[in-house]
Amino acid sequence: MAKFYKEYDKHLVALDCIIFGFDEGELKLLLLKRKFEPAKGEWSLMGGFLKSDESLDEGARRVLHQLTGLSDIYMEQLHVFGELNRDPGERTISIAFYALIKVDENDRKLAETHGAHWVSVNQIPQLIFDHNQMVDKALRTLRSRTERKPIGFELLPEKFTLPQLQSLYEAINQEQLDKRNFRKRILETGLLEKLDEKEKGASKKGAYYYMFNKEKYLMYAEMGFHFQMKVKKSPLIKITT
Amino acid sequence: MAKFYKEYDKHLVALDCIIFGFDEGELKLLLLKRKFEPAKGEWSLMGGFLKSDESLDEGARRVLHQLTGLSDIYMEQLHVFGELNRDPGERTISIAFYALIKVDENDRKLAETHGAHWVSVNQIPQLIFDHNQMVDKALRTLRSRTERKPIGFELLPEKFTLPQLQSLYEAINQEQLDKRNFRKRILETGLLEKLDEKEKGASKKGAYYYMFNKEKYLMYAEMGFHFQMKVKKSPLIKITT
DNA sequence: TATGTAAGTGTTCAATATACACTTTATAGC
DNA sequence: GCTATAAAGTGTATATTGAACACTTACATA
Repeated sequence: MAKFYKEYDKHLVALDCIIFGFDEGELKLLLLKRKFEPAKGEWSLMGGFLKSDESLDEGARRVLHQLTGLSDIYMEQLHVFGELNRDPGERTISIAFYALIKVDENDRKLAETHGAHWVSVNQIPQLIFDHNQMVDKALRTLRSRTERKPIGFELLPEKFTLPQLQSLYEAINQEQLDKRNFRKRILETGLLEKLDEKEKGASKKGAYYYMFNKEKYLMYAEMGFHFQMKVKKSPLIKITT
Repeated sequence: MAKFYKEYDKHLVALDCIIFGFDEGELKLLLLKRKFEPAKGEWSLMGGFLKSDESLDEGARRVLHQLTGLSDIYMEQLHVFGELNRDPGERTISIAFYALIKVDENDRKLAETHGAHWVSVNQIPQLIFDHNQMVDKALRTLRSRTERKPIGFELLPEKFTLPQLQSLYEAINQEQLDKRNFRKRILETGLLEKLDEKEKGASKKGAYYYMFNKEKYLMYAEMGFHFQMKVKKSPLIKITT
């Protein structure tokens, strides 16, 4: 291939992956301790450098796989971070990707053997470079996404209960929702199909399992929809002086 | 500065600018004929290469200024395009930015002397590489943006009339809105301040000028809001066979 | 001064969102 | 096996918001 652009600067391009999972009623983030200098040993997102023979998506998937063993994760672009001194090692621009995944036992082990850890988004430690800023942006994007697209398919197991789904929404948006209104709204979208089976163990009564209707889910994910509810009024707390 | 990342590939990073303006009741896009190989002479977005000593935003502004003379334009990141063969010249990843601007006489001349042209978004020619795809994405982003953020500040002159504002919304979303409902909704946001002055010339009666309340505008731009209206029912068209 | 053209204005009805509390179910402990 | 407990499940009345719809006003120009 002829080279037309000889005279222009070339740049290191990093790919950083922000992976959210939902576990134990909490929204979690996958982090690891950086294995090379600079900032070796500090908490970091999964990151690596783009190669010349791979597209951005391929690169991001490769980086994630190398660092955690996770494969077949669909990630979306979040933002490009390109301040001059964001990486003290060398001028690097970083393309941040994010994904939502359901964490199964297998993934959990894979991640662990690679030294990755799931951390609650409420307890994110200090990360290297501008990675905290990236996580911030990803969280804000994720929150606004819940209002415009269905969510859950990527974060919950195939069968899940309505209380689980509600607690997912509550964990992402950090707010309490009214049970009746939540059910009514989510059911009337037609996204969910009720199964004839109950979850046992989590409660005495047991909650019915549901599944997503895949076609409807994809349709809404494509076209967008609207899902916003007022936060449940918290019971008044009397402040005594 | 110590170099830690010697062994990694480096890449050409392009910055492409998608500039929307509103003029004569139409949403327009700024294009120019590419001045260098490959694809010299074909229609293109304003693009150039990132330099090592500038941030992404700085680079995008520089490119836009060099190619059109426009300055002080605030652009937002749209997306990164990084398919392997998107640029036949050489492997290049491109960060696309977009902006909305109000086109004044001065800008118009500046752009013209630089060989740039304002083209209606309804008549976009074939562009080089993946630039049509970039414009597509920018348009979709712009449309969804009208539902979540106030718009107009960047596209209209300081003083504008309600019919102008409505026609901006209609041009962006390519739909007709009901005059009374539009006015009611936009006025009750508190975003607008009515002036004691009428626009003359555009109509016999003349429409009152309004300005944006800058604080409210910034507040809503930051927090987001909701502005969505059903499209006006088009009068029935009888199809005779 | 008559005519034409776009600006401006309110109300009714329908749909949707919110607030709110008791009943049901099954387990586990006695 | 009876009882206590803890979470799941369910419906309605009211308030709010959104949509549909047509005539009057102001001014310029002929």
